[in-house]
Amino acid sequence: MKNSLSIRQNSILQFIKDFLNEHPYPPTIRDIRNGCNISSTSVVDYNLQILQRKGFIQRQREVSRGIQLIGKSPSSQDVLELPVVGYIAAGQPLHVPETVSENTDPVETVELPSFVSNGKTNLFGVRVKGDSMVDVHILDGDLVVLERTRHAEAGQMVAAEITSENSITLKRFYLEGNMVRLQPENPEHDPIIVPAQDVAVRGKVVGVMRSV
Amino acid sequence: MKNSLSIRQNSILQFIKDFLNEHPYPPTIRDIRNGCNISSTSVVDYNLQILQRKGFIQRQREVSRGIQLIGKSPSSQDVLELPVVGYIAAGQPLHVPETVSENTDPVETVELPSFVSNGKTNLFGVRVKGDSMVDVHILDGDLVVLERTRHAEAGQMVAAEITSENSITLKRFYLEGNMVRLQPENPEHDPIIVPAQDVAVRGKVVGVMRSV
DNA sequence: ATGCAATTAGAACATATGTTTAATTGGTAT
DNA sequence: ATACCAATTAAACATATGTTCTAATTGCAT
Repeated sequence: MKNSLSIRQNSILQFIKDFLNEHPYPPTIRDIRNGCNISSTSVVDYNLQILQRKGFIQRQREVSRGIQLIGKSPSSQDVLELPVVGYIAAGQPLHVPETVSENTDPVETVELPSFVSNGKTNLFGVRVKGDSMVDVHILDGDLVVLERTRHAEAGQMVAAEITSENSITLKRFYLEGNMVRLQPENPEHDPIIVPAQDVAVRGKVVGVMRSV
Repeated sequence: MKNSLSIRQNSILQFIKDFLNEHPYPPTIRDIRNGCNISSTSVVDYNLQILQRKGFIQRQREVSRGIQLIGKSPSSQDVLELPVVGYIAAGQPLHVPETVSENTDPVETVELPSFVSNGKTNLFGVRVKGDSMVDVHILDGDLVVLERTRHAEAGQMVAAEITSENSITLKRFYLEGNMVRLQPENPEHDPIIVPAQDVAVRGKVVGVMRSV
């Protein structure tokens, strides 16, 4: 009895979920009434109170559309909009904006799951072009999530710009004396060794997303 | 002049973004008025019209809180909550619920970017345990996104259950006569060939997400 | 059947919220 | 100055929407 919902409450809960999937705002009480074929708004209110008491939703008094589902990400709250700044491939230049200006023209963005962002906010994404990173299990078309940083620890996967060549690649980073070794994982490939002053770390890899 | 926004329009746009980060519903016109220190609702309306004309927002007439930002995910709308049903590894059983019951106890969920879900809704996720799938560039700890299906085309990457062994693996799927060949990508590994009646396709791979 | 609690119904009410109108200000070009 | 246009202000208006009240109905246990 405690955790079970009546048919009607289930129907209402499902309607709210569906509504949120189709609109950028929660439903009104009358939206629910119509959507669930309920005769009166008071019945909706009655069942919403029960749903709130049982912990399925949270309501805001006297606020229109003040309904939110709980137990899942509160709408856009947990989801970070990841700006995708361009493509990355060996030998290709990549522009990384220092800060994401707010009223800039639309760059592509994707919704970054919080389990990838891990609380970090200074992230950006690049799309991988070509197969030059298959040795680190990053494929053509993958979206690589990077944390904007200037410094990298030894062994971290970074987006490193080789300023003398005006190229940028994804490689593991090792600082050895005044030289930097950019190490691919595949032993068949040779590491790139360049003077430290010719290398600029643009970001370190935080995640990878692939759509097959 | 065309693409630039006035200070006030910028302020309004920023307020809407902030509001959406703090509430599960868009702001009202009066919310914006108070938040941006504007004297009249008509000024807000006036500037919202401009913002809409310039393509920064979309409004719904006569709908409370009928404001949505465009160029980014309309709050939770595009974000699919992906249920993560468990782990997958060679030889380990995996339970895949037929339908996701709505009022079930909390399974772990992650916000799935729409560029991975691609409009599909019948998706679920599994976490990869072990290194048995590195040959297909899927690593330990990766989250694999699967579309729930019983049938697979030749060459598709599927989660296949070998019922005779009570095991489940990720492999490429080939139906050859009345036998099924489960082919790893790495030529050093041997394919698994079993009678078709001993193989049950549980889902096909749609995406991969990795947090490094 | 009886009684009690849960649910439903219908309506009215209060307010939250989008819309519109008219007047005013400030700057700019003529 | 005059005319004009963008931006603002204040107020009123219309409607959308949450809230509440009372009665009727249903379901269920005694």
